Amino acid sequence: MLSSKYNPSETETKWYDHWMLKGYFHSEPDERPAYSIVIPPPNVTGVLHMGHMLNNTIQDILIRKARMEGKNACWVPGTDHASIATEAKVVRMLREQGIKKSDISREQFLEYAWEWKEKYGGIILEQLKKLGASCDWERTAFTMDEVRSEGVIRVFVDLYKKGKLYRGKRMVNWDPEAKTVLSNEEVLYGLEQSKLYHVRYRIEGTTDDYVVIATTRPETIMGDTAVAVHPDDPRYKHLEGKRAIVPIIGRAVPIIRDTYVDMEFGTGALKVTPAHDVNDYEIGKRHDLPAIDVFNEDATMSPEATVYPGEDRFVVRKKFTKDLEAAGHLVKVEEYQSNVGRSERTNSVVEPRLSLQWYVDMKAITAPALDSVMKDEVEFFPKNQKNIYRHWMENIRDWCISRQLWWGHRIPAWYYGEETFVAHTMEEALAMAKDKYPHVGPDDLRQDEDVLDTWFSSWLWPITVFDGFRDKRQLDYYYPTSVLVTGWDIIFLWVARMIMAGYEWTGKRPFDQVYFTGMVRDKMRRKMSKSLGNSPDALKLIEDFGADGVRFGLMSCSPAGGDLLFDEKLCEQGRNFCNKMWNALRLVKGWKTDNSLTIAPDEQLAYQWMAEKFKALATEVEKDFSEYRLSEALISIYTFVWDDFCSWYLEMVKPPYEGTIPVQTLANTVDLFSKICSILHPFMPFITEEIWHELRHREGLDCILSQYPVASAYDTTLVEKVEQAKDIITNLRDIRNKNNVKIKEQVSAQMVRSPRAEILMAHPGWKEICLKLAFLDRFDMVEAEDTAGIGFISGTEKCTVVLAREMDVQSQLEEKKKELEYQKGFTASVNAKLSNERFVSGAPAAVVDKERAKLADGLERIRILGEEIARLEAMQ
RNA sequence: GGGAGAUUAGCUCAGCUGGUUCAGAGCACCUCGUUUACACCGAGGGGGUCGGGGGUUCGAAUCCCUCAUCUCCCA
Repeated sequence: MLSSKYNPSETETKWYDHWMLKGYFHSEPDERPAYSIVIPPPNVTGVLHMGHMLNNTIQDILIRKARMEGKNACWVPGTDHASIATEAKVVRMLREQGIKKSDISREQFLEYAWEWKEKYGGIILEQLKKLGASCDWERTAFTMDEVRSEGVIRVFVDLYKKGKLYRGKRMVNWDPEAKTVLSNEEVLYGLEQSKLYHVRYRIEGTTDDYVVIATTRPETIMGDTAVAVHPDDPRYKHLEGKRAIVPIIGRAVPIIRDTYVDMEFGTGALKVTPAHDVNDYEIGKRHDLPAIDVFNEDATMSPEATVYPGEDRFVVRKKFTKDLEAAGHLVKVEEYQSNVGRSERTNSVVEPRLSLQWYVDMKAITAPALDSVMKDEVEFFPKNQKNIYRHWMENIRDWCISRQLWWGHRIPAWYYGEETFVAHTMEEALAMAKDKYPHVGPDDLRQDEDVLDTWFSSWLWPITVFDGFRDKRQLDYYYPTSVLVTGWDIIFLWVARMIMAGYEWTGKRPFDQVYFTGMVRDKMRRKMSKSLGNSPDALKLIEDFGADGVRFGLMSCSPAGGDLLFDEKLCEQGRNFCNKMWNALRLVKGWKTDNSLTIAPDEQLAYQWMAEKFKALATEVEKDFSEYRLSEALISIYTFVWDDFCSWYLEMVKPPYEGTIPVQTLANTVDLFSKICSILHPFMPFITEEIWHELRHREGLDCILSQYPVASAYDTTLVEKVEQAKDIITNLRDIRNKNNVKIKEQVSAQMVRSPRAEILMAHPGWKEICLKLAFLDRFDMVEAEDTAGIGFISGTEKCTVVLAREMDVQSQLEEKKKELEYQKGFTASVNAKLSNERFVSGAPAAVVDKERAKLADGLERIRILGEEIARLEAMQ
């Protein structure tokens, strides 16, 4: 005996284990067409959050559907090594053990890091299993494992040899706490309260002429190498060619003119510090100014600053301001809101810094990647991401790929004096060096201390997960992958770069299509984040609502690219849906068959109707899938199951209490229910597998491998007949409701003869369906309406219900008059169209015909209503 | 400052190439209901001049212009 509530937890483990045991998720190349997806590798430090759940549910849906369609489905899982995040975690862990990073060697540190990775790195993948993810776990990859690392090194060397990689001194985002460069994406900007200091610089050769500049960063004054004004600014015309004295420091710097200066801002005069501001750096280049770096790598003052060496920048800001004030240089201090960039990882204020880093020359590799997306060779869903992509690609800047960290792929560059040797191995580098300098030995070469940006390994992911650089066999079969599913927030960071890498090293796109998911936000539209604490515990959700329930919740409202406002209510709906199907199963399983019974006409009609409607459903679902409208597909299935199958079909064929059912009817029902399991399986894999097996013994055939229902033509005429029966039944139920007629109290109804009425009544089983679901004792075709009944119109058919009681003639009359008004208005508007010569001649024939039919129906309804009103008025 | 998108029922959103399957779905709401699968339920119902204004058209939620408000991306 099944419990009246569906219990997901047992079912989920049972079937996941079963699927694993059967090896359904594993794929090897064969003669079938491949359908492959590579997972966007989550950080090894990651734990499952809502974004992962959404993203991976979508991938699982696509891969399961492909598997059911007979394709060789391969979903490759894995993680990336998350350089900064992991290093930060390990450093913190060591600190808690009383170990300082600076006290141990690189090798020792890496040992700790690997240990940490082995221990915690797999957590997120285990969590994905709970969600039902059908990844090929035998292929689990890691960006720092042997195969992936080799690819990274190979690519670095290759790019260097092609001249698409260089080392240069540039302005970068520097995290002084992590002491590493950050990518633009790792810097989070926000408005912060700060101060604008007005400082006066004396003009050289005068004693009392000053120029006043405004700055938010007085601690960089020591690095000033110019003062800039706008060339058109009349206030500063007299300063042309003069020099200003940097206060306290005493250095004389030129007063230059540059259109970058905003005359409206501050005093219209700008101090220029080329070493510590991106814009100043550009100005410096234009005017050939020296750059004086006044900070150390931890943002304490450097010896070049000449004052406060070794003291922190923010401490110095205060101290130096006091000094300026004491020396009479501080004119005033204003409150000011400025846009401050902070490190995503350490939250420390990012310091623009001149530093020597490795860069990829992006312009050298973007062309095919841009082109392919514009031509839909790589197709984006939703389409509007194309514009964003193009804009970025056309304004691309070189990619800084070095990071001052230990955890990651160490840059394969060896230095000997001023010479650089880039090679796959130390030995190779040494050989290259010896070619030039025969006396060079292994100890003379110094390998670059830095590692590569994590994205420099993940941009190769679609190639390296198939070991594509060493062995083409897997690659040839699975690559290009079918689709990439990811959030739009990493379109530049990852998607664009993968496309570039794809063309650069395979000459092909890495994937046919990209499906961009939205961001999961909370009810208040805030992005879910750890710091806000607004992200629900993913595993707790699965515990509470079941994996299927959560998957339903996430999918039921996530249009492609649109943000998803998450609410637990959605998961609740998913759980309720599971329960609904579970109880439908209980009903069907409780039916006793009787071999002596043959299927009744109404049961036969009900089945045909469902079977036809299912074809319509499959057609719609297929269309939705082709446009990645997964949410729409799921809702269509949901409506079909709940409304059509449970509320109508099962009620149509359900035997009376203690009654029996023909074998064929049960078989038909099991057949429909099985098809439902198949079509729903990709979305809700666990419960469908469970019901699939509860319905009938399967001889080892599992739902996960059942054939996915395909689109086909369906009989609309038959469907419409039953839909009209439903309409009549609904009308009858409404009349019962309004007149307080108990469900058990049987009533009789009539339908006035018409060609359509004859067709309906003549269809075997049609009338019986009405009788059964509307609790009628009679439903006859009559020549004229019954004068004592309550009338209603279904389509153009006129029906009456005969009630053995008083009825409210007045309200009936009002209702009909209202309806008549509506119909008159309706026909009038249709008439207006049809009598318009330009419409009749201009609009397509099909549209005109449709209007004519609408008019005929409307007029028929008006005629019936007129009769009805006359009848009711006579009764008053 | 440059670009992209949005504004439809109380809430979250569908509505593809203009024409009653165009005003829809799910939650929420109201009424009724112990009809033995399910109250994580059943039956029925109310609710929007599709942000404002203008235009194109025989016809606009749908196309164009404009204004307002909001969001995001890039600087």
